[in-house]
Amino acid sequence: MRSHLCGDLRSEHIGQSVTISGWVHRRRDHGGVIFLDVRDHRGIVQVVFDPDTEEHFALADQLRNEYVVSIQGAVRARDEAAVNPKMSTGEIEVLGQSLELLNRSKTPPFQLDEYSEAGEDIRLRYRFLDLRRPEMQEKLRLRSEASHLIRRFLQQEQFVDIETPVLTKATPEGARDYLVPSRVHPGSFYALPQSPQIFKQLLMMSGFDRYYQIARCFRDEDLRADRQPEFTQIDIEAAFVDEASIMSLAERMIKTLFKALIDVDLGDMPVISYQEAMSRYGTDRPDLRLDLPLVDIGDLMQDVEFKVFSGPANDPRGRVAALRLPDGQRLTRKAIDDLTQFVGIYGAKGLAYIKVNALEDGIEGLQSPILKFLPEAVVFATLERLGAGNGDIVFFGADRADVVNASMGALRAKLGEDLSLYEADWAACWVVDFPMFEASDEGAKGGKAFSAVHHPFTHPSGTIEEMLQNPESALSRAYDMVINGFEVGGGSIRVYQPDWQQAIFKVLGLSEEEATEKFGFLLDALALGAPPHGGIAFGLDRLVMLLSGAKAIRDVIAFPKTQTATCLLTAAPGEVSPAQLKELSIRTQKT
RNA sequence: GGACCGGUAGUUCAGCUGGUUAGAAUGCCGGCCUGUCACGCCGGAGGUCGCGGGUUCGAGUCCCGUCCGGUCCGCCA
Repeated sequence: MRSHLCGDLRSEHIGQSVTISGWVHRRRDHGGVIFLDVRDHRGIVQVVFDPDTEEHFALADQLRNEYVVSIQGAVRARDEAAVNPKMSTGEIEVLGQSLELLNRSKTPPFQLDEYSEAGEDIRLRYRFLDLRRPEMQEKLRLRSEASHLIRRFLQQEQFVDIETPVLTKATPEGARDYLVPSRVHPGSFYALPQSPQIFKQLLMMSGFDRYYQIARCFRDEDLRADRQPEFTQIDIEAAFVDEASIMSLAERMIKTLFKALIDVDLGDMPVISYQEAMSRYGTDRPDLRLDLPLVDIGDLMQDVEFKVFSGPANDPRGRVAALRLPDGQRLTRKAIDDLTQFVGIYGAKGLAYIKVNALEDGIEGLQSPILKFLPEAVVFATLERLGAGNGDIVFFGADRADVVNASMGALRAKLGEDLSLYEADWAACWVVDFPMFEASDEGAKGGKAFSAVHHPFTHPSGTIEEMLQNPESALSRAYDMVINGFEVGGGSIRVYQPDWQQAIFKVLGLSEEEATEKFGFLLDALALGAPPHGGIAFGLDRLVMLLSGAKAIRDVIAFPKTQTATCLLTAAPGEVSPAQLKELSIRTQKT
């Protein structure tokens, strides 16, 4: 059916008779001569039909975009003036000698050329057409390359690819599960895995020593541009390891990937503590392409009369932080208003600022709605700490620490993006020393309730006694890899002793009975010779999104869901027949 | 659960403080054209203005509700 691929034809083929197959990308009919751009997955080549081939010329005249054709012809050089330097095949063309129409096409619902921009909904509705576009082909091919490289890398490192179940048991904590009703056990449900977490730990206990899997995971939570309800995880676990071994392996793997696929050298990844990340960047996934650190000024504000600042400054749960934007004078009043509204999304009640016009003029050289509330000495001490100079603007956040972190962290990221303040194209780092627990909003039985920040199988630092006495200050042996502000991977050293695991369940408020009921098999396994182990998981979709420069994770998934978790192509989820429901012992509630 | 942006021709969009027959580009259809490459020229067809209700003499435009797409907050161990 074909001897060559369209996009592969070059000058070296001149004089050869070739047969190509593909789609009519575009037709240019000049009356006496017809040009066809024929596209296959390798690229586009120009085919010329002239009236010498009467029958085939007539057929070429009837072709339309996206018709599927097979063409036999002779490769020939183009005249110098007719060479198209924009095409990889632009030095040659195929003189069409016979043309076979393999299939017609209705007029496509949107144009497939690189110039038209169809809306996202129609692209998803006709995803199979959207995926014909070279741009989309490139992204999915890059994804395939990434998977392949990862597999090769891990196989070389003696990791064993093992599949874990997709029909599994619901987990009590964490994200909402997707449930699958059991036909043979009326009223019982499988859950789709949020991650293969427990299975990969069990495989360590089985002595596989090094496991990996490129695993589909499911979470029934609301979507984002970088979050889909089903996603793919590069899941890795190894026995007899510590943090350093896993982190170094993961770092080598990711660096290999970036070097091989987009020729980027990620360099050594700095290791930042959670504390430092929150303090300097207001987030546990800092974008280190930017400087713009948050600077604590609570100590300077403790005694000022301005309650907006002195309140949080004297509250152990509060925070007063400032951010200096160099050359921030260029921000208009409107821009600052917009930023104020922006930080409001994160709960900030306002956005105070000081414009530094002329430091040499003292207080007169400053411009700010809050100057009248602050002693001059405090103002200048603040500006000095921030290193503020003429032309800068300083933004302030004062509130509960979590509000300041969220709003000022987001402000920092937004200023960086909007004003293109990046100092590098790529910045990767590790974040470590996460808290083991966080207080839940409501205590279950009156007392304080905790949930695991990472997951309940993460090994805490320190001793069991220290953890039980003071769960709030317990740290975990977890680590996240962050690239350009995206959490691309995270993992930890796991608990491998039953007493540790039971102690953690205790902090989480699980009774022994509950723990046995839900995780008895894990506790059994821990008690039957579990080796020390740990691992990490990377979001493949996010990695490919970064590697390909895509703005949304949808662009690197062949058939993604919309924000309401529907598939516009298949119209999933859909209703099922009463017979099916009855078989599954499911009644629907009519409201 | 919440905030915001969008929904007008096949597609991408314009449509002002409500006012004649709702426009543009592109695509589509027909005609012309032997060197184009997002070919060109001439002509033509193409609209439940997302849906429902309301205000008004009159609604694409204003109001209420609702659905869909997107961005975000919450959520995502």
